[in-house]
Formats: sequence, structure tokens, C-alpha cells
Amino acid sequence: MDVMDDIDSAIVRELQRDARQTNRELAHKLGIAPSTCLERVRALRARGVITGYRATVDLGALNRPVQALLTIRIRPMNREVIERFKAFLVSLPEVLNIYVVAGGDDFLVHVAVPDLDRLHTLLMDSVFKRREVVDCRSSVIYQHVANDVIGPLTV
Amino acid sequence: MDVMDDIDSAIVRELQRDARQTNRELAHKLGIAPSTCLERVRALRARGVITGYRATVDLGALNRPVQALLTIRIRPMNREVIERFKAFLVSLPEVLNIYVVAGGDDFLVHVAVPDLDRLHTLLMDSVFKRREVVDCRSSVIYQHVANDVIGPLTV
DNA sequence: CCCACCGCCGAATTTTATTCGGCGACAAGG
DNA sequence: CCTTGTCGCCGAATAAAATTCGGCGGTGGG
Repeated sequence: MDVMDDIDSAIVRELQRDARQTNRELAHKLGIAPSTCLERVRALRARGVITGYRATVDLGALNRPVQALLTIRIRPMNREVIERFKAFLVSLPEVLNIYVVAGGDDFLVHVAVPDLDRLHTLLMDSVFKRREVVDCRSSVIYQHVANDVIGPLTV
Repeated sequence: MDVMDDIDSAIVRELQRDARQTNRELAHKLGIAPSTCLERVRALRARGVITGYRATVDLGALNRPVQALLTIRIRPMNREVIERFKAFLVSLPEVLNIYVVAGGDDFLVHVAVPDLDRLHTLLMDSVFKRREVVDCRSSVIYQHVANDVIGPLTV
């Protein structure tokens, strides 16, 4: 029912690589009939294994070539403050990823901006204006490598 | 030629939201003909604005519910060592994202594992075994929010 | 004012997705 | 050992979508 066999794993791998390849191609690669393949893909979607299909974009082409990581500590550390601050971060168009982490730092925020000026402006006019922010360090990202195809772990 | 008008922006936005909606739907939303829409999408792909189409998966369903961030410093800091270590990270199936950052920390690595034991094993048996690693801190991720739809910045 | 160019359109064609009836493997029960 | 029910898979038929392409109209240059 909800166990992943080899074919399911291969489907997930292939669709992570290219979500727009035709069902025929995919079925052919796996050596199964297109109708069977379609059924499998739908089941994976329905089961929640596949959560969506997204186009990936070049940040440079969207005029946002500069990326940075913001390490932020907030106080007080209670649910309400955290949720409110998280909602604030989501509302910022510069934000790509928000990591809520254990340890000394509370938030790690991945942002993309047109240039360093805009990064500075973002910090000064948006982040530091929040009263709950007690500390924020920013690090420019030289390179970002995303592993888009999440494979199985050797068990 | 390579300027993004409003229609291009809308296409990019929509395909980030759902890369598998039909060209007809997309064209209808934008109020243009399907053939025109197809042409636009192909141009965006050819120009490199859209870099690919990926299925997103539920990490829990793939038996990797625990995520962490590894903050790693390596020495010596020269191109060769950095590239070699980066290649090593890419080869690890647990790795989701690699950020090469400025500042005190050199690498920030986003990983997903089945449980905390596997995180410990990963650190002990893979990361710490590398001679270039002089320091590594790990933080468990309580929540990860990804902004998959990158919008334009208000200019 | 005329002409050339470019993007857009929509009908025609090709390709693809989707449905569905049936087949064969497997398992449980007689 | 045979019967019977279930389940996943298959492939042909149908429906929908992608893709092509000839032509139209708007725009800018001459």
C-alpha cells in the first residue's frame, strides 16, 4: 500500500530530475506500460510522496545574483514570537529558505538580492527594525549547490 | 530580446507554483493563446531563466524525517581543497544543500537523515574523517520553510 | 506613406494523457 | 489440488494536449 518498491523509487528519482518528461518516456525508461506508470505516479502524488512540481529559475536572470545567509537570534523564545517572526520572514520577497534551528542560533535565513546595497537595506530597514531580533550576522554566499535529486540511503 | 515583461514574469511565477499545469491552463490564466504561451515558455527555457522542472518530495515519506545544518570550517583555504571537499559533500546522499559562505564559517551543509543516530554516524564516519575539516558544529532543524515561488522585488 | 519585421493568433496536425475491459499471478479457503 | 477472489498490469480506444505553421496586425524605420 504505502511501501516504495524499486519502480516507485525510480519514478521519484526521474521526476526529481525532470518533472516534465512525458509519461511515455518515463514508462519506457522503467520498462512498464504508460498506463501503469501513470497509475504509479498518481498514487505517489496521492500518498504524499511527491508533493508538487516546480520550475527552477536562475536567480541572476531574475536580477537577484547576490545570496546571503542571515543568522538571527530572537527573544523571548516562545511560540508566539517565533511564529510571528517566521510569518514576517515569509512575507519578505528576498527570502528563499527559512531554517528554524536548535542551538545558539534560532533562525537561519537564506536570501537573494540584486546587490550588496539591497542586502544592507534589507538588514537595516526590515530585520533590525524588529524588536524581537537581538542579534543578526550575515554571510555572503559564494556558491550554492542544491542536490535536487534526493536518492535513497544505503541501508 | 532578454527583457522580462509582465507576461514572462507571470509565466515564471505560475510554473514555479505548478510546473505541470497544462500549457492551455497557463495560457488561459494569462489571457494569451496557447501557441503564444508555448513560445514564451520555450524562450524562457532557452534564455536560461527557467533552468529545469523538478518534482518535490516529502522527506518523511522517503524515510529521512530528520534535518540538520552542519557548520564546517576547513583548512587550508585554497581552491583545490575547497573543490575537493565540495565534491565529497555532493557525493553524500544525505546532503540536500551546500552553501559556501564568507566569514568565519566556510561551509554550511543542509542534510536529511532517517534519525539522530544516522546524523551522528554521518558526522563521525564521514565528515570528521576528512583531514581538511578543522571544526564542525551541527544543529538540528526544527522547521524548514522554502519559498518555492520567487517573486519580483518591488523596485 | 510604404515597407519590413516581429509577435501573436487559431486551425490543423501530431503527440500525449487517460480510461477501461480483460488477463494472469498470487493467496486463501475448500 | 482445485476454485475463487483480488490486485496490479497491460494495451487498445478515446479524449485531451502539445506543437506546427500560414497569416494577420501593429510598430518602427526609411
